[in-house]
Amino acid sequence: MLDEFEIYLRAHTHLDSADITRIRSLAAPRMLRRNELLLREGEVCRHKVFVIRGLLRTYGTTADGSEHILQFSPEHSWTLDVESYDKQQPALYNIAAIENSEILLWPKADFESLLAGIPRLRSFSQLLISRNIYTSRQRLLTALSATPEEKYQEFVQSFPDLLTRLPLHMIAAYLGISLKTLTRIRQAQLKR
Amino acid sequence: MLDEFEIYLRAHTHLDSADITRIRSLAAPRMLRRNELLLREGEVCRHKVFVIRGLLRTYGTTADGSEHILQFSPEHSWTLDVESYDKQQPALYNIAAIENSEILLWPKADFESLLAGIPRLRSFSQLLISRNIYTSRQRLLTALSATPEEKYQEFVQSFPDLLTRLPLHMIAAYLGISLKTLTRIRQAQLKR
DNA sequence: GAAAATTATGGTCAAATGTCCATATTTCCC
DNA sequence: GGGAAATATGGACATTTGACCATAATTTTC
Repeated sequence: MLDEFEIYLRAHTHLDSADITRIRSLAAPRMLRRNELLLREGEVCRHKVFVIRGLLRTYGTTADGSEHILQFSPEHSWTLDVESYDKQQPALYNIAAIENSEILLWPKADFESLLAGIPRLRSFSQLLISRNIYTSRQRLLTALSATPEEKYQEFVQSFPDLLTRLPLHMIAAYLGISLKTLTRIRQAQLKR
Repeated sequence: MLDEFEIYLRAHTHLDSADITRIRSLAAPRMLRRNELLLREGEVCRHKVFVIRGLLRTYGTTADGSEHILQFSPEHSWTLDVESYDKQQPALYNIAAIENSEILLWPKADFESLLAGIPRLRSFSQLLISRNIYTSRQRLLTALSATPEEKYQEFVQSFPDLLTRLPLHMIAAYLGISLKTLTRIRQAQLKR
């Protein structure tokens, strides 16, 4: 019987059953409790991570202690600190669970051998990387050019499902605006 | 005799002379005048571009006509609209020369055949992509978290050489702050 | 179920930022 | 070289935004 990850791979790639089984077999499942850290700034990111269920966030902290969210990783998405993972050096960012989550972990060496041995996994991987680059560009442009209200609108459009799962202060931390500004926007929109 | 591009490849890769010559031979040189557009929003990005001399910028325009700069590309850097290039679809961004510039252009098909035939070019290419991802992340975090003054400081640190080559309004458009705010910051720093 | 923690919202005020305008200076280009 | 364009700066003002505080409502946790 196929587990949820295997169904995901089937739906999004052209990998055959043998490869899917092989990929799955090298992953270690793990549960994360709400607020539990998966990766702490300064640690080395040693695994590739797939989120089966739940919701994670990747965030950086600034000198004054405030947190800024680079990415949300809901079920059926991948996450890691790329730079730390690639170079096996201390991470600049934290990854933590927002909800109780269920994840799969591949040690870097194992995942690399999978990539080396399975061309279709390699191209799928590159597809994900490309998408990431495109959306990052778009997000940067938004961060540079949009008003807080426009940023919020774009977020609502892009992630309608996350709206109800996230506390507002995290949305604010993702958009780069203050919680106050965000509640003001929402209030103003209610009155229309 | 080696031209400037060949010297660059020699210095930054382990490619041998034959490969370097082959890569170079497929590129078309082109001059760009100050303010000339290399790629206009809506066009398809058909080439990979290396900047031999001069300075380009990649920017997006918003509904109100304002410009926001995603990237500066000085001599010895590469540029293109990734998404448009990859998928051969209309570009979301513009690329234009800030200074009179000298560039090399590879048609996409040619560059792909080079990548397919030269493993070391492939890994060099991936190295550049990785770096791009790392700096983009960092830039996003800065855009989300830093004050205008901190953004400016970071820019000065990162690109001291560009400071004197760019008009202030472009630095402002890169940092996502108004020209007014930027001049204020500079005045405040002069008085210290 | 109850205490504790988290979350959403609001008020007040000060500071930061942007827009619009004018002007002096510098640079560009024919 | 000279006219035109681009650039840097400043003033005035309105608006936005954030910081700090309090409070009510909701959710979590044991």
